[in-house]
Amino acid sequence: MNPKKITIQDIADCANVSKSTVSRVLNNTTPVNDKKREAVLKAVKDLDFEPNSLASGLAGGNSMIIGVQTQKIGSPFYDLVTRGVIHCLTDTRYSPILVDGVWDKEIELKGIDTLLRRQIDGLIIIGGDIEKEQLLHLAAKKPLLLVGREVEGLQDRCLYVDNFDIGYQATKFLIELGHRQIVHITGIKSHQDSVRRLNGYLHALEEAKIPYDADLVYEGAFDGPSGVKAIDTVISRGKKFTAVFAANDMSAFGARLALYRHGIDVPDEVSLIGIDDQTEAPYMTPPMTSVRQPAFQMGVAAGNAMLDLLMNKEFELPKPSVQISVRESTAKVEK
Amino acid sequence: MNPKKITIQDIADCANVSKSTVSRVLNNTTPVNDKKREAVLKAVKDLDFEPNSLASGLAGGNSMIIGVQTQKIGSPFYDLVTRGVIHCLTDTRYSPILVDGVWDKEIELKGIDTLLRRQIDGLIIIGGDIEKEQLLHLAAKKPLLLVGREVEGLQDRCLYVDNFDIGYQATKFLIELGHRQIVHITGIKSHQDSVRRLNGYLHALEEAKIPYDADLVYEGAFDGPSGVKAIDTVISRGKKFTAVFAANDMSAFGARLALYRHGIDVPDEVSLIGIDDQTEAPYMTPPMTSVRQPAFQMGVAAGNAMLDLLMNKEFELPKPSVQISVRESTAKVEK
DNA sequence: CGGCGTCTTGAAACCGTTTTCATAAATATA
DNA sequence: TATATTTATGAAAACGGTTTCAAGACGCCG
Repeated sequence: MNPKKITIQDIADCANVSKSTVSRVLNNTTPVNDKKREAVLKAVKDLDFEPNSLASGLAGGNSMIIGVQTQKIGSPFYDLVTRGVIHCLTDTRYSPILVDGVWDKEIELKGIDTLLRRQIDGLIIIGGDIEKEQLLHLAAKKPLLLVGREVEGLQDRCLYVDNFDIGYQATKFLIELGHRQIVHITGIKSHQDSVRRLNGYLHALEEAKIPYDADLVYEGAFDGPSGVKAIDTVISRGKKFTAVFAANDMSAFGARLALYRHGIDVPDEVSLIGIDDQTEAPYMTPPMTSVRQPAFQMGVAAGNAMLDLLMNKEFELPKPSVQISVRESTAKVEK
Repeated sequence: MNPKKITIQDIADCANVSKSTVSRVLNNTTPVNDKKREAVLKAVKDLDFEPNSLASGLAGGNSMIIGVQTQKIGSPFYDLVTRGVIHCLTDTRYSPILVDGVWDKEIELKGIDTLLRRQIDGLIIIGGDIEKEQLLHLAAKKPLLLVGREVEGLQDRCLYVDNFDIGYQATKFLIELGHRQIVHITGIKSHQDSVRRLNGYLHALEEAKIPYDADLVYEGAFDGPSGVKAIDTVISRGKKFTAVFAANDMSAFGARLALYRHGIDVPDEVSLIGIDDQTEAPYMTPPMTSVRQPAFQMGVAAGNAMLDLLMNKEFELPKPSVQISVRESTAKVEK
């Protein structure tokens, strides 16, 4: 299976120079006589030489690998960020290694360990539950960037959207359309994000002097089935409502289906807004209004920031702004 | 940033044994005196030692990395396969490195090169356009698995669904519901898959003695906008049709939206079937019928097969079966 | 023409492991 | 009890690069 590996030594022999010179030519680290340089280059071509990254990583001290930890592979938002990172790293000399933390502190730490063993040059953690102290400790030994988290003491390393604001804006948007009975389907309550979005919702209600009704809030799980269940439950509670704000698009899709089942028209009877602005949102019937998070761009930004960080360049993480993609699932409330 | 790396030598010193013994303890490769073993283990704990994978990869000859090449990160099917692979590798000693080939022969080869440089122990290529000869050549030097491709000479290394059959089954399903004017929105025509699905469609028509009408076929691009355009186009051609078979769910979603815009009821006036059975399909209104490809499971299967392959165990790739998730976007044709 | 700084180059040390090899100790065999 | 095996262990040689170091070649100046 392995015919025989060509090493830098073979090139050296073939080009009648020393290993050192070959290395120098390959990395452009020191000027080399043109004739020798070309001899080396020719030998590289002729022998079809591929440098061994493990060896150069070991010798040079940098693996050219960036560790990326995501959560529950398959979640629209986190996947999209991850894709952004990977996309950004393509065409650089760095490669990403992915680990999934599945929102479980212990597994996350194990994953980080794996990455550290692999001598990653930098680490991008997307979401997750790892404690502040551990992150600080980690940041002390590896270039670290956090996406979708806000950690005290690491502000300049955090790239996140203001989830409170997302919840607030979405709710306010509905209120301004005249809605006052607004169902909120929350995310998984152990996630910071869910709580912040809920708080944003509460704040918007308060600001509009709309009394809070616990029966209108349902604890979902960021997925379709919980969206369905949410609507079924609220209806079975005998509650009237004219709008639904779901903590992400998947649960909004679930809600959409449940409303359809109950023969409730969207948006004539009930308005519906989600979060994420997934690719599919514009293709719902009617096209669904959603709060857009620039997830992919955030991934790219994190990737670029990491590259800068690794080159000791100044960098600044953008503060992504939240926009509502207004479509046809939301409408003014009928009087 | 790097206080001081603990190496195997430090452990050896601390435990009063040689490096060799430490290595042996760590890898359980040779029996070691219990006392020494424990001394080593204690030292590892005390000093918080993390072995350097680059070094062990170099010395031991296996990097414990599996290269995964996917195409156009963000495509539902390919992403899902990739996720399956990654999921399967979690909790093994292997880590995945991802590269995106973006369906471009040259970029794909460059990506493979990167992976080879990194001394991957195995390679899983999902989709892509790399020529048969190159793949054979590749398979000769690295354990190789192909997902979503069928390559002569590497049959036992290929995991794919029969795309002809998918096209055939989907079309036949519609025909059996009584449809005879069936629009087909194809995928990107340079992809093998698209052509096979189209051929399956043609075959089903032929079998049912339905004359082929080129005006009912629209070349799409596996995405939402092309689905919309397809319907608009066919309608503008003045064509009557009672069913639409889209080459994937995203284009089916586009078609769904276009039908909605044109005030055409699904499924009363037009039936709609897609391929992929994306997470979102059951939440369309009405829930969409789709041909299910077990993409995630295929990824897992590929991962497992790779693990077997690496341990020189026998393995067999499943021949994934195609099922139609029948929902409410398809109905018997009205007489 | 001798001395000095610069530039190019090869030899050798190093990166942190694994693995081979030889040796010393322990056990089994005769 | 002497000899043949087996076992545990350390020293040293890989693995395939990068980087330090010193030396040789070269040009420049006085």
